[in-house]
Amino acid sequence: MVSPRSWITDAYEILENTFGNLHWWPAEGPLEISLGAILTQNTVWANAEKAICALKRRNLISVESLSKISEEELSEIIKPAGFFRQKAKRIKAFIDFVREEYGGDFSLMFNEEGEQLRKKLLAVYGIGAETADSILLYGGGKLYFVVDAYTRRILSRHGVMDESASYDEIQTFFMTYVPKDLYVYNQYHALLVETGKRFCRSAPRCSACPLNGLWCRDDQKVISVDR
DNA sequence: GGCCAGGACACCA
DNA sequence: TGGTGTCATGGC
Repeated sequence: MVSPRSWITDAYEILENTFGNLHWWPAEGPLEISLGAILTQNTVWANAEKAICALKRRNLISVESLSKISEEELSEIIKPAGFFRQKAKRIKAFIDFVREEYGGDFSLMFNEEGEQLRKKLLAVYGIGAETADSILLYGGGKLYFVVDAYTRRILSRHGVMDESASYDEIQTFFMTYVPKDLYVYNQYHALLVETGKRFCRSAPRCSACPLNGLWCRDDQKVISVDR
């Protein structure tokens, strides 16, 4: 039984010893990373990757070309990622945003102050908290911890936070206790996803989870954290 | 053949 | 503010 703060530190150490440096995000450049963040919404990465490869084959990984292609045509190309009509609409909305606000220049976009940019991203159709934070962290090198379904599941199954905890609560928890370091933010999220994929998809697999034995004290379960 | 995946949004009470 | 339905392909 450990405190939430110790759990965060110990879990990171155990997972890094287990998986090593995972070199995330599996995509190149801010646009490809942003597209990947949208395409992987509620979708396994392998399927999102197929859609990205299809875009690459057609030389569509550019703001210019994506702004020219029709939503219908785009949706056909990204079909393997699932929810293709929605995702085509979301990609178009994001591209319009980058063009209108920053003239299509990502370095200009990421030059903007973090909180201000995050608010703007959240206002774009189809970009919620996780997608925005993935773009900010992996695309822009900004210190925002990414919380996903695996993160939530792992915290809940190891008694750290309640299943019903909100995105902001979980993010605040990590951002309070995890060292403010880009490599660690990047790597920790990657480690949690890897753990989730391998051990936390269905109950039986959980018996082999490297985090077993690392339980948070019941009386110290995180309800809220002040940043 | 059924279940689920690295979410977000609309709609309803 | 919280709960529920919807979007869709592909792997196991």
